[in-house]
Amino acid sequence: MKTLDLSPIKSLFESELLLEIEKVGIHKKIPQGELMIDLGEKVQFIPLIIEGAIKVVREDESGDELLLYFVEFGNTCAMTLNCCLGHSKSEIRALCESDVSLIMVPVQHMDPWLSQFKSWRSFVFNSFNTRLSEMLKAVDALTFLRLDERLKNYLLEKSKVLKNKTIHITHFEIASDLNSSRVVISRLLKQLENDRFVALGRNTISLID
Amino acid sequence: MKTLDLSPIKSLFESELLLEIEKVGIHKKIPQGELMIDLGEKVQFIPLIIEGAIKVVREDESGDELLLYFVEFGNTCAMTLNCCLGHSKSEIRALCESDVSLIMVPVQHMDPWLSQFKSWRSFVFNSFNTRLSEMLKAVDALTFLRLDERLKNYLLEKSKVLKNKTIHITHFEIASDLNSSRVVISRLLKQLENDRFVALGRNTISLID
DNA sequence: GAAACCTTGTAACAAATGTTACTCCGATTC
DNA sequence: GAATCGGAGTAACATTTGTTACAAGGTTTC
Repeated sequence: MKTLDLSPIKSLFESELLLEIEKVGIHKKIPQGELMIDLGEKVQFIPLIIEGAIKVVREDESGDELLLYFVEFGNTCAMTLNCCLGHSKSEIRALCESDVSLIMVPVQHMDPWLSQFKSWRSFVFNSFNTRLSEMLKAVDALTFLRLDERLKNYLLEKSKVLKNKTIHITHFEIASDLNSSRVVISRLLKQLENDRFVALGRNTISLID
Repeated sequence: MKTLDLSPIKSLFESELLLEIEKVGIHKKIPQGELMIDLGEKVQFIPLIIEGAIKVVREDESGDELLLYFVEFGNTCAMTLNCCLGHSKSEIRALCESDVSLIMVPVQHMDPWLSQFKSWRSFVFNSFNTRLSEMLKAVDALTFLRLDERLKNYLLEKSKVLKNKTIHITHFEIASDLNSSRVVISRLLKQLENDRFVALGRNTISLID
């Protein structure tokens, strides 16, 4: 049996719960770019994120995509909880935005822990809260912002999550995440370059300031 | 002390919990059109909806609005739970779409009930699930649908919630809910009339079939 | 019943975004 | 090093949505 390094999440949970997590949790590392959960998959584990960021994406029937939000340390994917509890299939796709380190807890512990551990309740509800807030943010952006503002936000968020002012990405990928088209994104990026918001290079975008 | 009629929610909760609800819950009737919770308000009660529908709306700084979803029987507003648990202020506005009958439970019972009653946990999580799904639906509509499709969905939803094929509403109100403008909605409604999807009258729209 | 107001219809125009097509350039492959 | 390919720049045009302006009927108010 592998021993888990629980130190990063020590402060989130009470000690008895940490013992439980140590007993049943499986530590996993997933490299950047890898698919974590796909649309329609059944979810058997609750992922507790230790390090890295996960990108959550929605897709419609015709294959068009939209980036919903990122999930980072100290949270779990509420859409996943959603699935665990409802025993339903995933409505989203989750990809590793960076190298991710996480602990996977089998779903059957979900409910017993909820009644036993206050810190687990807090954690779960905090995740739901964060997720609903992120969804609100997504709705706000789609409703009230024009594409250039959404693009700015996207670049800032991306830079924050990757902890780097320079982003390695193609215009096409951005277009996918924002459900737009490459030409439009190129056009807007050019504007942002003129406005001294970014510097453009091949496969790279650097935020200025 | 008023005795509550708990029969409508009997099937949702275990009997001990029903007793608790009877003890601490306050029955309330709110007429159509009334404001339930406004942006920035603190939430002191968890509303359990017995009858009627609540309309949940998002607003940005400049006063533009967007209808997020409706909440009906057997659910509670997860955004409210959100507030209860996070002790934060409401990020949304809730209005009574029809006459609403509900039971209000003071927030301090939230956490104890979660550890004691499995049916309460189910109820709360079910609400979160439903809410996240509704938010996903909202995002989907904003991202992947054009305004005419969104308008169709809006009319169908509205008709369903009000249990009536004929809707009493002005084009201006629709425009507010969809964050569009009156002229655009009139234009699209005219199209829908030509397509025999609706019949238009002053202050009324009737769905055909 | 006149005035004011609200609701709707419509046209002309403007802005935001999407699409198609073509080019150039650097990287990779053979 | 020639051929191929992927990424990006750009122009012309189409579509969707928003804006402004005005007219025509109902409704309400006085």
